[in-house]
Amino acid sequence: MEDLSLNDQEQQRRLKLAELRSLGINPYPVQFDKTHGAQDILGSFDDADTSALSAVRVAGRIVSFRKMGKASFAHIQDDTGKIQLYLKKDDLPEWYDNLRLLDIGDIVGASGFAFRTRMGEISVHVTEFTLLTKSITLIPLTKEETDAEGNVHRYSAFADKEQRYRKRYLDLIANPEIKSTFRIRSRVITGMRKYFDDRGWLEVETPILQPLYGGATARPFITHHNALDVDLYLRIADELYLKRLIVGGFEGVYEISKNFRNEGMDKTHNPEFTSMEIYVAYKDYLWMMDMTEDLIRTLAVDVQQQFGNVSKQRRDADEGDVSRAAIDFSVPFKRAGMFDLFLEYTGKNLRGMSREQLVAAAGEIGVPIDPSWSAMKVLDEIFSEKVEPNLIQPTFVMDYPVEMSPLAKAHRTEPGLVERFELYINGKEIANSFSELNDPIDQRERLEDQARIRAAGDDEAMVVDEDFLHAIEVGMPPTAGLGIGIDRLVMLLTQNDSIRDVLLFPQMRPEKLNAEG
RNA sequence: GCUUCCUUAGCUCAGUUGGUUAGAGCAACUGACUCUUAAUCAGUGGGUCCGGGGUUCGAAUCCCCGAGGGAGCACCA
Repeated sequence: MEDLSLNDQEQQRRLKLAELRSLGINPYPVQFDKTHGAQDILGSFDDADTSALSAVRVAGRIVSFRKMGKASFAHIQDDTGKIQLYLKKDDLPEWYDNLRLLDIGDIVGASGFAFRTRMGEISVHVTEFTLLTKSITLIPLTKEETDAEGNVHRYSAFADKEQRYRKRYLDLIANPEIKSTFRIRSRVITGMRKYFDDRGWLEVETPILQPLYGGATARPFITHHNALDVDLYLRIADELYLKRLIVGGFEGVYEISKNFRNEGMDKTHNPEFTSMEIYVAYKDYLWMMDMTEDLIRTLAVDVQQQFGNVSKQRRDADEGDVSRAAIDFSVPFKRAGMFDLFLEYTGKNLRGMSREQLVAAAGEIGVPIDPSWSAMKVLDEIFSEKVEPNLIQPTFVMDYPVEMSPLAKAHRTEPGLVERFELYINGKEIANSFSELNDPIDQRERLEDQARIRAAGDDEAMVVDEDFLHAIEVGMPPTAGLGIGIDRLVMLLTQNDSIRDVLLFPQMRPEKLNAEG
């Protein structure tokens, strides 16, 4: 009967499960009517008048249990928090002796009345008790202590990052404060959707499986469609499809889209990630800059109001990692030309410099350069090294070289530049926008340039999409486009340093069991 | 992809120059306890020391190969 692959505690729980069944107790009943969440009771309990909470029904997972002979205390955890149950033998004549068959991790329901214990904790005095789900494996729940300021100190907390990412359900149980990150994530996406919908722009869905990929410079994932016997690409961006819709006559479309890029993984890159792209006809990038500023401010203020000081809620933050800048969303965002920022932070005017001049300039300001790099790569490197780290408060970087932006419209007054901005906050890019290129001849030349770069060996350069070019030939009205990296925005608003902490299920290398050499 | 560090009980961790039977707290089990809260007290069980190979009288410990993870770098919006 005993399975030797189970440890003693797992065997113990299976024995308890069998005993519960033999006692006629269903360990997996079908439902339970809750009337209150833990927080509902804690938040509304009134010592002067307990009548409002004289009949409550709560349910949740047992996270601690203290048996003291003929009375016991347990904490249960639900989606709103934890609340203590007080179980007395006199009040639970049928159930009390069976409490020995329960374990930490089991899900239970209880009804009773709220009261304050002698030690001062608001609790539920249980008069009826139900097992809702027996847990037959171990959960890394540990003891914790709440100090006078309300900070929770968890002993031997479930801290193994690998296991927390791989088994997020355990992480959510053992470290429930991370739930706030995902609540904020949801709130941000919902808020963004509402912002756009309120302005009459249409949410659309475009193909994830694409015969050609485009809209960004990146390596794609390739998959295969059996019935058609063709390879398809997982989208790297949805830009080219959304522009087709503007051509088709929609005047404002947006998509919150999962994109896939077959590249390295690190603190800020996951193979699949979420971005939002929006295109609005008859507008330019200056209009889009105003809209972006208002949108980001709206979202940030909303998160602040709903969740308060986020960093304080996150108790899993590394203690040493404290140098977080306070971002002020209330003041107007700084706006500066890319080359003005170069001048500001390097003292050099890099505008119009040749590759050789840029390499020389990089040497003078101490930015290491690989001699094989293109002029744009050198420029990009100087920007990353010398400018980006300074862009802590929200800053719009405007007007990029045309070579860096094959889908952006030539600048109305500045030759060699395009009408493009990127929003940087806390040293990281949050948004990217341009006056969209709608000159079909110019667009074709830019994509053909990309194709030449690609033929020269850069497999991240764009491919020519003839159908997209045809759409632009049909005629796309003047249009402003914007892309926002949702994951990075959420990282910013939740003060997480790793993209893995804002993804419920970050990509992990598959575990190999019993690997043989 | 490169560098570096880590992997010991369900969880968090000790483990001496390489030395007997690998330890602790929590969790589990048995018992006591009808307002406890890291409950307390007494007792008990629990290990593929990440996997494989090697050195050695002897390996958790030293060496090699492999796996996974963290951090950094490179690549990259």
